[in-house]
Amino acid sequence: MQKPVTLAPLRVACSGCNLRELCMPMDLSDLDMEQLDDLTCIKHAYQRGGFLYRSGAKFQSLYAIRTGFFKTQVLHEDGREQVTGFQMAGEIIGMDAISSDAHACDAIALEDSEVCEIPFSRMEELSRKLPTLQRHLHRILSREIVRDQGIMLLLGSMRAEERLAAFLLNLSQRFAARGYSPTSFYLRMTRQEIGSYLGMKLETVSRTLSNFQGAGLITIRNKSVEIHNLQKLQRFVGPPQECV
Amino acid sequence: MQKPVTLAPLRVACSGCNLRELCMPMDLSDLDMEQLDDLTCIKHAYQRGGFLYRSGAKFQSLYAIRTGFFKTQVLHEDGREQVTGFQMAGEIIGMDAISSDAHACDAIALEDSEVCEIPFSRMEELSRKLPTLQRHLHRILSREIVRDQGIMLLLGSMRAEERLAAFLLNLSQRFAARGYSPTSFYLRMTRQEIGSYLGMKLETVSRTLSNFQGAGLITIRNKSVEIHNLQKLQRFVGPPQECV
DNA sequence: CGGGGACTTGATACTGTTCAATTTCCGTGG
DNA sequence: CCACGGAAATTGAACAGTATCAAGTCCCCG
Repeated sequence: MQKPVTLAPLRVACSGCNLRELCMPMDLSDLDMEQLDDLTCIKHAYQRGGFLYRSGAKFQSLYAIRTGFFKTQVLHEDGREQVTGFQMAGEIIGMDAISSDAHACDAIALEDSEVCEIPFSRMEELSRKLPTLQRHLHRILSREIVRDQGIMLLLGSMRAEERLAAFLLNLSQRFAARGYSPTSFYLRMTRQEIGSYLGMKLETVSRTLSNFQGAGLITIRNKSVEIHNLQKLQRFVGPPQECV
Repeated sequence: MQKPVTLAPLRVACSGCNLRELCMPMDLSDLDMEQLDDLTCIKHAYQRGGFLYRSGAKFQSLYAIRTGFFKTQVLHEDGREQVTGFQMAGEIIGMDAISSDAHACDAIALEDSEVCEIPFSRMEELSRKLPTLQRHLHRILSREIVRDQGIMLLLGSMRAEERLAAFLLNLSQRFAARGYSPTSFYLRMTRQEIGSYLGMKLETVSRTLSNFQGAGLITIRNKSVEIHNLQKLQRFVGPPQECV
């Protein structure tokens, strides 16, 4: 984040990168698949610390993360910032911008990353022809709403311990879904960024992680996490009296 | 909420209630307008305390609130609840359900209300023919995402005073946009519900409102609020040192 | 190998919660 | 119409959970 450098993204024609993959969960006929191929998109590379987009920038495209890790954050006028999410490979980013034709948050690479740009007007066009694609787009947008509501629940009614346990479990699930270990992974973000996301100060994040380690739930060494007992951690996400 | 009664909603054929109004902010040709009339929807009435939909219910429709006031809430397994929003006339509700074909939260009337049911499959169908409607739907979905991000900012990085000031100002704006007084209105929700929404306890809500009153910013008598100085209240939403 | 940011840990302060006691309000029934 | 009863709201006092401030360590990058 301290790097003021935002390298112009590397533009590479990317024939293999099209909406097909976006639509993997969909039931598509071969015919539909052919049409999807019409919408090949452009691959971009970003260095760690680089901005995928900035708040206020004109909205053109959604982005599918191919590799890497991003954070999104909104800035308050007074300088306070709130991390609104961490996005990893396979996730779509930029949907906040549709409503006003301008991005409502910053998206910043937490490690060297590649994204596929999906021109939104073309996607809208194509989704008028392909009901399954249309449906899929709507699901993606709605899923983001549901995700945000989950974070509201977390921020609004959980204590620091619970928030952090929920956060680790969420990462665990998402890594597992991508074929990585659900119990051993690297945190791409700083304690400060975790804290911003979870509504707590970096010191509290650090202390709480140490507590988890002290309780034998995890081993944490800098940014590498090992979860020893997913069930026990799960039990933290709940009312205190039910905890061990 | 204590009323276990959920009256079957009154079904009324409603020729005047169609997507035209939904699309007011859009630029539509007369021809498009005619097509919109195809999608007349059904009006339903709900009593105070009635459920518009429950978490888990099968998703069929979005709902446009015609009159009245709703809250949406998500329930945690352990019984904790988080109010995720308060919706008033002119707003669309139910978008969280698209992602999984089932509602992800409860929607409950805070006063006697009327809604227009918009069958979503028909809306999708029509939006394939009308790009302006399609665009509008996408904007509505995206706006919800932006709204949620704003609440994350509020919950994650504001203090109780700031949250409540932001809440009152938000209501003020929305009432003003509907032609009501921005400085004098009724709260339809309880202190508990406000607290749940803002991530604080009802006692803290009560105390903070009393403090605002003590500072001459507002007059609050039960559920009626009068804001004496919008600018001063606005100044509360910011870093403490900049406050008077 | 040096320097600066990231992280950890401790002591203290403070915001907001919890528990409890009243008071106020509002819907209901006499 | 008024009186009653329960829910909602207010207020106080003690307490708990985080934040803040501060010091020191670790780690990574150049």
